[in-house]
Amino acid sequence: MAVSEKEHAQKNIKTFKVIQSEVESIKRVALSVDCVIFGFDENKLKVLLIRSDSKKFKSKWSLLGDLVRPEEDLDASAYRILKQRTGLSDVYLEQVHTFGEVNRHPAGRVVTVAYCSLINIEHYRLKILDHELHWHDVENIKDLAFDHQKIFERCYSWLQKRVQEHPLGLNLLPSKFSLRELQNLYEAILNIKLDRRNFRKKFFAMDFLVDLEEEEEDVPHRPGKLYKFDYEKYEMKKKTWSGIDF
Amino acid sequence: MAVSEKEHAQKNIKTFKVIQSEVESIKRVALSVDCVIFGFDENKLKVLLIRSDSKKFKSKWSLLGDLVRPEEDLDASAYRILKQRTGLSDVYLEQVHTFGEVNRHPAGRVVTVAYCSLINIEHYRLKILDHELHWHDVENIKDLAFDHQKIFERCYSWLQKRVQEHPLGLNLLPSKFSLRELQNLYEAILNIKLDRRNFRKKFFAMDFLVDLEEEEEDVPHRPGKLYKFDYEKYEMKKKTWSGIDF
DNA sequence: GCAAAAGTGTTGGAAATACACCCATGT
DNA sequence: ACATGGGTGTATTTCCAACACTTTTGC
Repeated sequence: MAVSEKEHAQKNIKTFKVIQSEVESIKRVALSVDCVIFGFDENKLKVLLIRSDSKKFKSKWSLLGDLVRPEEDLDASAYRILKQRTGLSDVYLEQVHTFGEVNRHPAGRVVTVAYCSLINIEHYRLKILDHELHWHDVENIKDLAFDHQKIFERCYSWLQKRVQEHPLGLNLLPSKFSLRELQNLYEAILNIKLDRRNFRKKFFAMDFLVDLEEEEEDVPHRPGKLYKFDYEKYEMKKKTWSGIDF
Repeated sequence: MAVSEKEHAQKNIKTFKVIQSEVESIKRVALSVDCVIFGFDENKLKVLLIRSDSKKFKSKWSLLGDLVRPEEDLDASAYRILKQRTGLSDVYLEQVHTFGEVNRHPAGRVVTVAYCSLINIEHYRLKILDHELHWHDVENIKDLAFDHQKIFERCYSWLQKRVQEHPLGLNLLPSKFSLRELQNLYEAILNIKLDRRNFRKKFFAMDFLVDLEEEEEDVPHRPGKLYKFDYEKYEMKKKTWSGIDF
């Protein structure tokens, strides 16, 4: 037994007891969640920011975050923050990355877990906007508080990559949408132009869009058909990977 | 001013001061890093595990982890753990996911950040294996301690996906390798069979392999040519994404 | 000379791209 | 009638998958 303990010590392998006492003692850090909340409106991809009130970062914008409570699951924290800010609870939310540099936050050692959420502004409009909270075009995001610029950029890249393999983007649209809106969304997220015929071909070939037999209204031109996304069918057919492609 | 504070309170938006006091007070958690260390040997993908010493999880295997120190960057923790266990410091290491359920660990509330590392066993052989540490075939990993099974599975999936878009896998091979070894590696990671001619075609077309003008030795058949990977050329040409592909 | 793996090309089908005209609606 | 975006098809090219025989080495 003593031998075992000694061996452990030599190799820096801690016994359960040692870990337990460390957990209970001083080796703790504050943990926060920061949410990068994307929305889509006026054919632009937007992100929801709040004005920071810290002295040093006065007048800078920051992400929506809060400390994780000691008795709260990490994912639950993210949902709580989102709910507090937007009133929405049935949203797309995914963990992206954890940022843990010692000096990343001026309030002390705070490790933060970044989550992305995609909300569709149709729902969000139901809520009242706080005057300290604003949607910003992702194109013009710069000089955020703390290390939030870095966090934002990582989440944005994550989103760009993700929407190409997974139809997440649809969480940003109203439940009924036209193909033009869908294409505008992809063009806004990826910041590229797409060929309209090929775009349609691609989506119809995927066969996840349901024709609602309805049309746009109040548009000053020929109205487009409206569709919804068939999540069930998507889950069934979901692509299984194979193929090397650097 | 009082109004502003009140508004904040109403909306659960905390002032910097409030956050600072929370960071310094009780709202802290223990934070750990767990490393999922992959290796490749005998044409099998392996993962390095240690025998857990906790009473409840006696005789189960677990990942290599430790608490993050209060004055240590998160990434630095992962490198430290790896160094302690394997003696290696120049390895591939990437953060994968953070696990933060309240009851995930019996020693108390411990949030853990999972890192994947890929080490090539040619280097690792230089170090002495601790008798509590072993390489396990990824095929037979089951019933790990705590929630380590879940962490492992997530990292394994991550690896499978990642090697298809990024030539990480090469970190698992010796610096000189034959195409057969490379193919075996991909087959082991992805758990599929690949066509030899198409595999070669693909890699040669990528043009990241440098022909060393050397051959295998001591093989009981026709020796294969040896190659190394040209990381610089890869960095130059690295693919920029575009295209929707669910 | 035999076993074992190395090395090598072609072909057919599928998917991606590029591209231009008519249609329905509101004003 | 005109301005605006909706809707559609085809030809070309590129990429991927399938597939079998000859070569080199060690024994």
